[in-house]
Amino acid sequence: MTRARLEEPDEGPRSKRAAILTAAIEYFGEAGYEATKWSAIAGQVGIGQTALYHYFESKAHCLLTIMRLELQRSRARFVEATGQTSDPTEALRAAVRAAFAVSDHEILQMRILQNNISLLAGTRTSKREETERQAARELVQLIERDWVRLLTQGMSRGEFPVRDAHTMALALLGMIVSVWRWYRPTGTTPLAEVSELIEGCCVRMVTQ
Amino acid sequence: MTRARLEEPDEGPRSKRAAILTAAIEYFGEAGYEATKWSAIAGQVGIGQTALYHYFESKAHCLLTIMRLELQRSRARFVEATGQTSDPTEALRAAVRAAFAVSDHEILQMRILQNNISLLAGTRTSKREETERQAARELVQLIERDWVRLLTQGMSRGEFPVRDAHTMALALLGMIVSVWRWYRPTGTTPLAEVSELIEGCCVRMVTQ
DNA sequence: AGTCAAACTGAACTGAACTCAGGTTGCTAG
DNA sequence: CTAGCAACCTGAGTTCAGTTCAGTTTGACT
Repeated sequence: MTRARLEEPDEGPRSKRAAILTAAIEYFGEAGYEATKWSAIAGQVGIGQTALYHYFESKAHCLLTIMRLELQRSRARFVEATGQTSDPTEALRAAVRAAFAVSDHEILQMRILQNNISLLAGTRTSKREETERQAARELVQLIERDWVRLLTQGMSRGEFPVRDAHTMALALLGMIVSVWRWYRPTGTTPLAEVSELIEGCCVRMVTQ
Repeated sequence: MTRARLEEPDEGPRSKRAAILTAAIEYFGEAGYEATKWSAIAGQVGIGQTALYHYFESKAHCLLTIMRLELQRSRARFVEATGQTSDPTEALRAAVRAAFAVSDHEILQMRILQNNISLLAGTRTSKREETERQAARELVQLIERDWVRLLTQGMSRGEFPVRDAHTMALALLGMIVSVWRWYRPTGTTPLAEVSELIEGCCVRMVTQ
């Protein structure tokens, strides 16, 4: 498996790529990918519909890019947060806290990621889409491995009872990311509260 | 809030409605909703594409019907499983076991439900679609309330430490249903094993 | 045998994603 | 300064899956 080293294309000074991504995150996140018209994003950015194809091969290519960027960001945060300590329980707590230390814009990206994650399953017909898809899939696998390693270390040190680390990791991840399906910044429960509650759940799940 | 009493339409002896639903579950579940062509389902059933519109107003209407049926089924199983006992911990265990006591075909339906749950958010423009959507949304809320009640009872009896029951319920549900995103009957981990592991996780999360 | 609703069909329509064949803009090298 | 050229953009046209239309067939029941 070769590591896909995707660097962001060099952006000229006139480039609207960042503006398109921002608008797309807004629309895809609020209204949903299928429900938003590609042309609406062009309108928001202030360019014609066809100009979008200068930056992205397709609507799906834009979506996959957003998803890949979010996966990169959230993996980086995980690595950064868990690298601070060698105590497995503390690392677990730090990982959960890192998962919920996000801006409103990043919440939208997590939501987009969750709502369209099944897109990563099937092969894409166009080249650049497929590249993004594979990069995203690899990141998903890396993130899963990161969590498995976290659990395995805790188990081998005797801090966590020994269980199927892989299934446990998927269960933890599943619980954490499921929050983005229902959480809204405008809702009644503040995110800090959700974060604390989930942190406790994760710890009890794993350590008892 | 009026309870939507959706009865299935009386099916004549020549009706292909059931066959269409079966084929749609197969296709939507295996390939994904967006990736399957509506006409492919007509082909599978052995009718012309336009005949589909005798049974469903649209492709989305068919999807929403599948989702609503699955929500009805899984709620009925929950109610049946948790009604057997008055011990909260045992009820919790029974609920988790019921969630994983499913056939291969029901696994597909759960997957379809999870992958397209965001469809329940926005209003639909056509009448029958909107009816199905609202029925499905109500079922989701009922299921959430069922779980909240389960937790609240355990807390008030002193079996579960008192925490935010609503957020806890969403966390439990999120963990359970997240399994259908990755589980495949052909995979290495048997479902019974997953079920046991998740059951333990839920109990530790809630009771400690 | 005639009636009626359920079940179905081929041809035409719609709209959003996308392609094509160029046109404009502004930086850079000479 | 201006010529070249790559980045950036556009209006007109194409495609294709989903859908509508205007009927036709089927078979249960008087």
